[in-house]
Amino acid sequence: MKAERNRVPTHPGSILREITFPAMKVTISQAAREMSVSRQSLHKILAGERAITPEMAVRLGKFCGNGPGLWLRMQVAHDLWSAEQALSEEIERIPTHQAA
Amino acid sequence: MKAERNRVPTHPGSILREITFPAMKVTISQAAREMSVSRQSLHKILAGERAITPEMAVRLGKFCGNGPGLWLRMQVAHDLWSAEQALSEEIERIPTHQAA
DNA sequence: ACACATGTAATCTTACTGGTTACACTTTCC
DNA sequence: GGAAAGTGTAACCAGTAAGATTACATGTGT
Repeated sequence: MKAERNRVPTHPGSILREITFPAMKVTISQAAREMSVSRQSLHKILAGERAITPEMAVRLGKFCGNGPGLWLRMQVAHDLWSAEQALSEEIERIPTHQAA
Repeated sequence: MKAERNRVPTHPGSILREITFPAMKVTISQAAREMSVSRQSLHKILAGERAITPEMAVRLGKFCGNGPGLWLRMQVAHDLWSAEQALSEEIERIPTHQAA
């Protein structure tokens, strides 16, 4: 992660915590066990303190039954927003080239 | 990256090397200078030895004039494919839950 | 009381990005 | 021929991040 500077109100983990897991009627501990990850790792994702890696997205996708793409796209959208904020001044100095 | 085990024929960097940069008529050194990254860093991306991070995608997006989304989506697709290969056996043991 | 879930913290390992420096090779231009 | 620039590699270092483990405090339900 990083993004301690500019917090976005909703991260992918909040969807898991507030919508997906309750709808599936599973606890965090149970989900962590069945996905073969530590409870603390999953906790940090739900708390928005850790990014969803491609490997974690694969696990979540299988566990939730919707495939890894959704979770990874949400994470990437967040990462991109974060990077654009952090580099907003620097990209102004990068010239844009046109294809010949 | 990682993905030294299962190499995918085309990585995002090969598009940059073989299509984008030639069409823009820029050298690798020139591109690196104008994007304020080291030539070696850019080289590793073009060689498929390093992933395109969100920050690098922002730089490439400004430099190439097409925005960061394209490069990041290509990278994520590659990362996801790689993760699914690496975890293919493990995800079989993860049960899929249905929403109640 | 007991078992379980949860939040949180500290520590350690592992891995990857990115910069820097350095070297060898090729191409191009004067 | 020689200088300059681009290129491919490699080694090294610093910073950052994920993930596991261990531990402790706190709830909650049986």
